[in-house]
Formats: sequence, structure tokens, C-alpha cells
Amino acid sequence: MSRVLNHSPHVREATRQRVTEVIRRLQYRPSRLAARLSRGSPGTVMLLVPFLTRPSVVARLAGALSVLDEQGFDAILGNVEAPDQLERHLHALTARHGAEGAVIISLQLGERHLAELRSAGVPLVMVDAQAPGVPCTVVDDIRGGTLAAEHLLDLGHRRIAFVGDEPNPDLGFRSTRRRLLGYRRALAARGICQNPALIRLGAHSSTAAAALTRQLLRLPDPPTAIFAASDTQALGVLAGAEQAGLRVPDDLSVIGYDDIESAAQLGLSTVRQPLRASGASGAHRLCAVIRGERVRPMRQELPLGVVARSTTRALTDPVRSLTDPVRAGPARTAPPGD
Amino acid sequence: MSRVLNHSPHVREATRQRVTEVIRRLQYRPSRLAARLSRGSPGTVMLLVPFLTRPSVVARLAGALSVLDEQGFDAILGNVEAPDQLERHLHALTARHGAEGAVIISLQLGERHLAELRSAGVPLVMVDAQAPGVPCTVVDDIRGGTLAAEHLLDLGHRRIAFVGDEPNPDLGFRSTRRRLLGYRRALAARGICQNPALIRLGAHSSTAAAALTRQLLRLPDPPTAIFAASDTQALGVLAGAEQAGLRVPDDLSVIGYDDIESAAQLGLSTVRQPLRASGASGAHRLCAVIRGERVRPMRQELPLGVVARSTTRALTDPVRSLTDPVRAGPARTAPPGD
DNA sequence: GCTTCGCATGGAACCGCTTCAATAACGGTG
DNA sequence: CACCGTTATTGAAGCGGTTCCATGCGAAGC
Repeated sequence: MSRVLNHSPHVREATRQRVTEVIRRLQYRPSRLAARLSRGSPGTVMLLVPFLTRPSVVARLAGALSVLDEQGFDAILGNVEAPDQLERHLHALTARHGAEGAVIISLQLGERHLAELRSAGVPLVMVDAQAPGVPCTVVDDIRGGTLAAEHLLDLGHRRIAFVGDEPNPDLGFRSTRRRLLGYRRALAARGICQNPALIRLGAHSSTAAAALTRQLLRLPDPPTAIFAASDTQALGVLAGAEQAGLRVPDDLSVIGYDDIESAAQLGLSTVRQPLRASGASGAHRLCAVIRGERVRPMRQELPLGVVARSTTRALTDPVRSLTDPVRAGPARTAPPGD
Repeated sequence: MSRVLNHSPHVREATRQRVTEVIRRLQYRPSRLAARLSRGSPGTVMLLVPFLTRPSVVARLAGALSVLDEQGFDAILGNVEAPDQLERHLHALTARHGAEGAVIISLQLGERHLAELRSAGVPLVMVDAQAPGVPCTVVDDIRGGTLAAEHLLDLGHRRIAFVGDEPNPDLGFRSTRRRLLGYRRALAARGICQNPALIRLGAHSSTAAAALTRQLLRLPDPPTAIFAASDTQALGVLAGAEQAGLRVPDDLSVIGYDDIESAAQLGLSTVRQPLRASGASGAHRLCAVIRGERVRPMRQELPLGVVARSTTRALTDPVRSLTDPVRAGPARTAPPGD
């Protein structure tokens, strides 16, 4: 009878009919659990994400979910906002038959965790994070930072501030640090002396970013452009600028990072990274690992690009830095919509 | 040995030690699957959501997830963006031992689906949706619509437009329709004649909303305020207004619905509903149902309230509607930040 | 010192499916 | 019509726990 359920070819049509009929009459519902146990594969993978509510995380998650779905895996979701949650979920992973593998998203695991997972032999794949020996899908955040800074530099800006979030001590996000590094390199490459006062770190929230922005704008020599470490923070920067009475992009250029949905909606200039695709790719790669295949580039790097929308514009008031009458810059890309 | 794992009291300390030691030496990892099978409870529930990327959905999801987590349930996530996905996930649910129950979020199930689930005896709970005989957690969207409209009316607006999304034929969202109904009632209650041209429906996206807004603003007699059926759409309205060269709230008041995170960030006035709490409550109630308890109010209604931020303000140009000298309204609540 | 009671432990049965080996039915052929 | 090679079906043995029952052992009571 198991044969008819699993569409085995070695069953006569007559019997199939008969069995199906009985199944229907008995209201028989097979137990997935039992099937999975005896088959030895739980058909389940874990998706581990930090701060589920962040749009960039959700986009990645959605990407991963869609391919797992179509590959027939159940996706159990683990959200970690505190170290103990990480601990718990990771522990659940190491239990045999808990999940067949895991996609770890935007979570930098510590040595201890990695060792545990390795010794438990859990198929693993990382997205927006890396670890030795684990297939990962990333972007070059340093380059991303450079791209953002260069975009602003190309528009004539010189006093370019950076607003980011402090590295989380427990769940070590390091992308902000790398983006900052890229920004620094770009400035250095153009021979611009870096003013430490223009670099502000706070909590990863747009209200924190707004506060930092107000601080920046109160500086005796305020920035003409701000690079925010994420779009979420860039939205805060926008709010901060408005609160300070500045107009974007007229008085201040702002560029974010990620290209989340609302960035497009609000016309935020940003550094785009393929969020959804990163999740999808991670999931695909995990499936490969589970099947025992060898994933090709251990470290897969996705492309990055500046999307100039309407929050960045060429520096219009050279008085601030040099001379010249007011002349509206060319920037201001087409707004979204239509 | 099962006893020591399950912390049974009937085991001597010495034996416990010995067993634990052996377990450690053998690198023994218990199989969750086997445990669950023999125990007869999968310890897993399904979270079914539509359009995972919508912020309101994510907030609810996060709420549900957090309580399931602390209750020791694995949450398998099902995202449905198309009817066939719904079908698949629902079907998986009816399989025995697939999941112990499900929290259905913002998804209006059809009669057929409900019947199937009922006959399969799957413990069910709905959030932001309802069905006869199923415990649900909702808000009164009609009243929400009324609240939004009244807020604008109280500010002196009379030409109030509505921007919303068309009901999805497959996954029947009906909240927009109800919010619209509430809006209509409020207007009717004040004896305001309703102009059908001021009601625009499109896709649920902020770009669509932006387009609708531009149409509205090109009207010979454009609205002075717009009520958007969701914050996402309100953001689009904001963008549309900006594209049309209008300033918010000076030239146009905008109110949204949901109070998603970015609403607070951007100072969007909105009708707040407890998103995260709704998910959490749904999860709690599901746990109760699973435990065989009777959930108290079958239909649990969560509170709603207007949050006036900086996108709504009293009508300043009375010429447009009636009389009165210009007097800046009280509105314009403190901006976010700090 | 021997029985009685109770708690700790070892063992069997079972959860519900898959799988594989063994048996039965089948169709074709000499 | 008997025989043989296939193919279909049935049955038993796991998968890896949990649970329940029976046995063993130690402490308490007589």
C-alpha cells in the first residue's frame, strides 16, 4: 500500500484502484513523521535569521523559502534576537533528525558554534556571512562601501559622513565595519583627509540614525552627504535631515545600502545587493550539500551596484567648499513609479 | 536511558551520572523524529502567511514565532503568494503528523479549504482573518476606516480620498474593503457627499499607490487628504504627492493603516493595530487549542487607535472648502527620534 | 533474620511508515 | 499442459525512540 502512495510503477492498475478506494473510505491519512523516520530523512531544513523584522533579512528569507518550498522541504524558521536563542536553535540543529541542514542568514557564528555544528555533521550554508569550510553566499561589503563613497565623491561631495550601527557583541555582524572600511578606502584613494567626527555609530534603528544625523548636521562643518550602512538607517538619516530642516537632496545627499523594497518606493539612492537572490542561492546550495554534491564556488560572491535615485545629487553650493553661484545639479534621477 | 534524557524523577543519581557519561562518550544524539513519532506529537506547528515581504505580515509572524519558540514548538513557515501554494501547504497540513496545528495569518480561506481542515481535525487559529468555528484574532477594520476618516474630518478636511488595493481574487483579503466601508460610513455620518472619483484601487504596492495618487491630484477638484488602506500604500501616496510637487502635510494630509515600523520612522500618521501582539496572541491561542483547552473569546478583537504624526494636519486653506481664517491646526505631533 | 513494600532498572511492545526478501500470480512458450 | 521467467503482492524486519510491565534490589517492619 505504501507503493500506491509513492507512485511505485510495480503495481497493477486494478490493485491501485482498489487500494485508493479503501484509503478514501477509511479516511486514511499517512503520517509524515513515520515516513520520515523510516526513510531516514526529515525533509526539513532550518532557516536561521537574526532580527526577522529587518527588511533585508525578510527578503533573503523569502528567497530561500521559495526554493526550499519548490524542492519539497519544510522550512522551520528560527529567529534570533538574543544570544540564548541562537544557542537553542543551534542546539536543536545538532540533534539528529532535527533538520537535514540549515541556511544561516546574516549571522556570524562563533568558533564554538561552528565546531559543534561541524562535529554534528549538519549540512550548512551561509548567506551574508562566512565561515571556513562552509559554502557561503556573500557580497563584497568593502567594495560596496567604496561604491557608495565613490558615488558621492563623483557628485562632488567632500565632507561625507558615515552613519552605521555598532557591531553587535553577541551576534557579530561585521558588514557595517566592512562597509565603513570601503568608504574609508575610497576617501583615502582620493586623498581626502578623514574627519573622525563624521563617523557615527549607534543602534541599528532608524531613530538612532536620525539622532546621529542631527548631531552631524549640528557640526560646525556639517557634511554635505551621508552614507548610511543600511537602507533602514538611511531612512533614519532622511528623517533626521528633515527634522533639522534640511532638504534632500538639495541640502544633503543620502545614500543607503541594500536596496530594500521601500528604498525604491521612496526614491532612496542606494547600493544594491541581490537580497532575495542571495537567499534563493543559499537554499539551492544547501540542497546540493544535502544531496552530497560538492558546491562549486565555496564562496559565492554576488554583484553589487549603485542605484542612483533621488536622494543624491551633485553638490550645488560650492560656497560651502569654494566659490560659484547656485546652480541646480544634474542628478535627481527619475522618481519611482510608472 | 530514555528516563534520564527526559529528566524522569525515578532515576538514581548514580545511574544518571553513568548514563550521561556514556551518552557523552558515544556522542549519542537522540533523534527528534523518532521521539516525536513514538510520543505521537510532532511538536511542530505551521505558520501560514501571504506575501511574506509585507511588513505587517512580518510583524505578526515575528510575534507568533516568539511565543511558539518559548513554548517549545518548531514553527514551519509557509509563504503563499499564489493559490497553488496555498493548496499545497493546506494539503500538507491535513496530513497526519505533519504539524500539530496552524496559525493562519491574514489569509481568508475558502469554504472548501475550511471543510478539508475541519475534517482533518487540524487545530486552527486565525489572525487577521476569520472563519466560523475557528478562534480568531482580529481588529475591527470597519471601525479602523472610520477612525482614519474621522481623524481627517476633525482636522477640517472634506475632500478625502481613499487609496487601496483591489481585493485579491484568489487569496481573498477583505480588510481593504472593510476599511473603505468604515471610511464611507464616517463621511456619511457627517453628511458629506461621496465622490466616487476620490476612491481609487490598484495593486497592493506603493508604486501603484503613487500612481493612483498622481491621478487623484490631477483631478479638477483634488483631495486635501488621502486615507491609504495600508502604510505601505501610504508610503506610495507620500511619494506620489512629492512627485506631484505637493508638500505633506502642508498641501496634503496622508494617513495610513497598520503602524508598521517605518511608519513611525517616517512620521506617518496612521491607524495603529497591534501587529506583533496579534501574532503572539494567535500563537498562544493555538497552543491552548492544541492542549485541548477551550479558547475564551472565540473572536478576539484587538484595539485600534489613531496615531497622529506628521503627515496629517488641519486644513490650512479654508478657501478650498468653506470659510475661516488661516489658523495652523494643532496636529503635527512631535516627530520621531530621540 | 525474613517478609513486605517500593523504587529503580531492564525488556518488550508499539508509534506508522519504508524496504527488502519471500511468495504468489501471471503470461508466454515448447 | 507443464514449465519458466517476470511482475505483483504479501510479510517481516527495521527506523529510534517512548511507555508500560515485570523483575531485581534495598530499606523498612515484624
